[in-house]
Amino acid sequence: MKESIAEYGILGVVSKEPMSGYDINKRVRTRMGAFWGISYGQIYPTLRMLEKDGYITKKVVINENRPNRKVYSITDKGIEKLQEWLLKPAEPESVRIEALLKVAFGEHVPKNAIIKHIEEFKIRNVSKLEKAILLEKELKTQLKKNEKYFYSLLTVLLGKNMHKASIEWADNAMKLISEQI
Amino acid sequence: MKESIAEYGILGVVSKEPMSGYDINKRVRTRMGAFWGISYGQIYPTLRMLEKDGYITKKVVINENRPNRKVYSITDKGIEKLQEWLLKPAEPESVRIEALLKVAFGEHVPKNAIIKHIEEFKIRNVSKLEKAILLEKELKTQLKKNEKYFYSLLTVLLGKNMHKASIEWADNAMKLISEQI
DNA sequence: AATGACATGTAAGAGGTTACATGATTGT
DNA sequence: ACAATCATGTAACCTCTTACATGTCATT
Repeated sequence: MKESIAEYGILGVVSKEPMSGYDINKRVRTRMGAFWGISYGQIYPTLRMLEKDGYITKKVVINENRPNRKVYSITDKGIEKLQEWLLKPAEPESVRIEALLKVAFGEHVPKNAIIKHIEEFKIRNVSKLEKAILLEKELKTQLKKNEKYFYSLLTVLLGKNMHKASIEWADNAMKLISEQI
Repeated sequence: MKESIAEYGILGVVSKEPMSGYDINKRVRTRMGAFWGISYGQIYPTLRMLEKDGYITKKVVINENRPNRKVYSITDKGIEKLQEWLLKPAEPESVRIEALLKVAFGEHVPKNAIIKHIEEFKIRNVSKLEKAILLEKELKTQLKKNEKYFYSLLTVLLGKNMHKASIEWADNAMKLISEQI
């Protein structure tokens, strides 16, 4: 592990508020799922490494009957590292939509099989859109007290746009397939 | 290598028309870039394996002064394998947009640094949208002769929707940032 | 003179996920 | 009774990318 996106993603999340590995996982899933993902298999080793290198510090919060929480906070050195990365150009985006790959080869199976993939794709996007709308409200409330979530709000807006675009496409695509003779 | 998406993606592409590894790379890049990607490091070994297992067959086309083209065609067994996969539910989509991760942590750097990321994100999407529109026309022309590209056309329409949504978001986001005090 | 298209291929490694281990507490 | 939440962590594995090797021909 040297320069993975995971490192900076974790650093950025911790820069907003001190958090445990468990919290980071949840935060990424609920707030950043539209453009990034991560798993425990990366979180815990990366936190250890970031701490070892002085980018974050650990504070143990004692828990009874369950593992102690290890709450990490970003250091000045960590902020600097994050800033350096933030100023570099971003890598190109990478998208993988298996459902679309199946649609692309749809001529080999009955129409209804492809419609089902599209319907399921739509359902996933409807659910993500609903979550994004709730999150938008939540962040707008938080924004009144603290400006720090302004940029998080912006990213939620992209999620909303993308999910809406996907849903509209799905409706249109299903219509086109059923009209096809 | 056992059940990777690459295997089925390659099988599907070859099912449309016989192709070489070089062609597959090009075809995926130009027609499927909005939802899937692949590299030579996967294409050539996967083709060899698919041939060994009888899902595709090879025909060598002699070339002078450059490596011979190895053109692969799908077999009946390959079609069956592809159909089986097409009938299974699709894996959830995975998206990685590094630019958005940088936007999310924008409070640590000057506004203009974030605007630059958004501008570049927009430029990439404008370029992809232009290509998608050209491709749409091309496929519509092909469709008149052969229905086989109907489903390819559908996937291009999703690309268009997504790129448009991204561009609209980018314009709005830049406006919101510059309005912010 | 340089770049990009044509055309194949491999080795090494980065980056990531999954499944497992452990176990109490809280909600349905 | 069952699932979800809380909370840490690791080992094995898999997938995929990158960089390299090799060389011609056509275009700018």
